[in-house]
Amino acid sequence: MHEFFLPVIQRALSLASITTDKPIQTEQPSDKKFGDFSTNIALLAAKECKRNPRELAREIIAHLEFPPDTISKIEVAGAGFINFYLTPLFIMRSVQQVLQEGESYGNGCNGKGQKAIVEYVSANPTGPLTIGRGRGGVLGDCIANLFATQGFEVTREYYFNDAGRQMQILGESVRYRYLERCGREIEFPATHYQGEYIREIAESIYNEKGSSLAEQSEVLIFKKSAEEIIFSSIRKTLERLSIRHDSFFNEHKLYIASDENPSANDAVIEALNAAGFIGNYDGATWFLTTKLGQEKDKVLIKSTGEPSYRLPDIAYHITKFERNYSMIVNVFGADHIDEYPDVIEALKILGYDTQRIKVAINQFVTTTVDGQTLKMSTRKGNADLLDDLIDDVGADATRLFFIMRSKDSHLNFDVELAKKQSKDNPVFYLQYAHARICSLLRMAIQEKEFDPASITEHHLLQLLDSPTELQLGFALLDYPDMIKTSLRMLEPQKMVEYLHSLAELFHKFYQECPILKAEPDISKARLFLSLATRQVLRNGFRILGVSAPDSM
RNA sequence: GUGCCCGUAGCUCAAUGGAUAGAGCAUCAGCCUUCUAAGCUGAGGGUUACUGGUUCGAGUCCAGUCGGGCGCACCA
Repeated sequence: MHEFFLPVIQRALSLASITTDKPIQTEQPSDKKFGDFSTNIALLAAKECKRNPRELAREIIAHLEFPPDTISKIEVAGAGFINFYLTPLFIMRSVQQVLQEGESYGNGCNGKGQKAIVEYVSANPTGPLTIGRGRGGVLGDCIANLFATQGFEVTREYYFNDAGRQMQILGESVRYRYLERCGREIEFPATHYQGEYIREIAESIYNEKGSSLAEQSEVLIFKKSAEEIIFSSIRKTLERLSIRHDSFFNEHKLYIASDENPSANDAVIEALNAAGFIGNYDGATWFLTTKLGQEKDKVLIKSTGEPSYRLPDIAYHITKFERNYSMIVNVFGADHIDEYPDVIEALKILGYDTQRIKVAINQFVTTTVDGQTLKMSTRKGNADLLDDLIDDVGADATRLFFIMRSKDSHLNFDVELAKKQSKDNPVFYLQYAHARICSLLRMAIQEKEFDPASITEHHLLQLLDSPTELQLGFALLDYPDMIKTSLRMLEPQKMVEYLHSLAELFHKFYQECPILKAEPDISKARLFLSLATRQVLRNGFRILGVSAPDSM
């Protein structure tokens, strides 16, 4: 709808010779008595023009030219707001539009011809996925879906490292448990992975090889099988939540040099050195971030000769630029908050357009059962597994709960609520609206010979004019703006909230307006309105990755 | 100590710098001989942690104070 008003207001401003560098904003007033849409442009422009805002607003109104039958009233209100009221005809014509566009309703073309990369999950294969990772995974998946609706060619990437020290410790952990399984006396180090899954991996190796590896002091074989087993378990968990990736980027690539070219890591060092940001002291190679006003320099190459995680991270991001992505989105948890500023700084120094990079950081998750907060303990590997949560509440609830709060807020995952089958549980509330419409349509098709595909009858929608019907119709035409807002803010939570209010409006409509029992033309019109509502619910569910059940 | 996030109804959370701060749960009062009551309608409930500032206008922006979370490795 914003696109509907924008050009008209722009034209009016220029006709009235009003110049302002403020962007034209439209919004939906909180109260319907202020219209369906309003703009504050007169308030914003008044200062620059040194004019009275209300007077300015009247002048703008005089130059507004809308297509016929779209706007029923325009008024100046308050300090200088311009409020617009849509005609019922306009609203219901837009509902016809929903039916015509179907699955593609809400899609845009701002991203056409552009590539976007969204990186999420990116857990190293050191253990099963935790609940915290799940939140980021679902967030990333939804953001990727949002980009796709705007025509971006989206790559969903998983970045991992199977070579570092943590993996070494993983291999050793498995070896210890294996030796234990073989009956050897061992002392399991406190620094190593305590999780039960380590025993399971050791067990499966033992089952396959017996004690033949007991004299093997090389951990490689233990590491390899651990990685394999863990990675497949991670992928299985992600699959349960319909979280997909189409690219797995192994950090190892960044270490490989060819005859002609240095490794990506070395290339970064060279380039930063040429820019004067590399220093060598204490036996290590440093990124001189103190030159940028930071308190400490950051190690890029440790005194052992191995790169620290920062170096490959920079090199990795360069590949994203080299792969020509115009939008680069990284999703990660609050514990990595300090990670990206250095990467951004380095990229800036190397001349990359860091404006293309967006970082979505999600805060932590705590789970509560019966009002009791469960303490998470990753080290012990208990009570924090994503798989257990999915077992408990199901995939739909898991996904929706992860994104129904703003990513900046700590998430309180109420396990009892997620299992409840009533309106308290937002998952059921949303899905119930969809199922209700399906049931209605089934009945209409069977008993009233209603034809959902009868496009020639869509104009019947224009018969509807009650406040409830118009409100529902109005909510439907708001959907495309909702997608854009969610995307701009990298915040699927907006979409959840919108769908919740849409479901609410539908339930109200269902309650107030007889559908099958109304006289034939009205009945059809209401069925079309229901059909359009179902379409928007479905489209929204698809972005959120929540299923749309036909019956419940 | 320091960087980031948060502090809004009893609870869980909303509110692109806009108009009288909104939902849900919980509490109370209503609505099923009628298309799914897994639903709907209504009521009560607030010094937006605190103090200043910027602005025509601040829950939102800035400074400070107090509380909570997460980081602050030659781990990733």
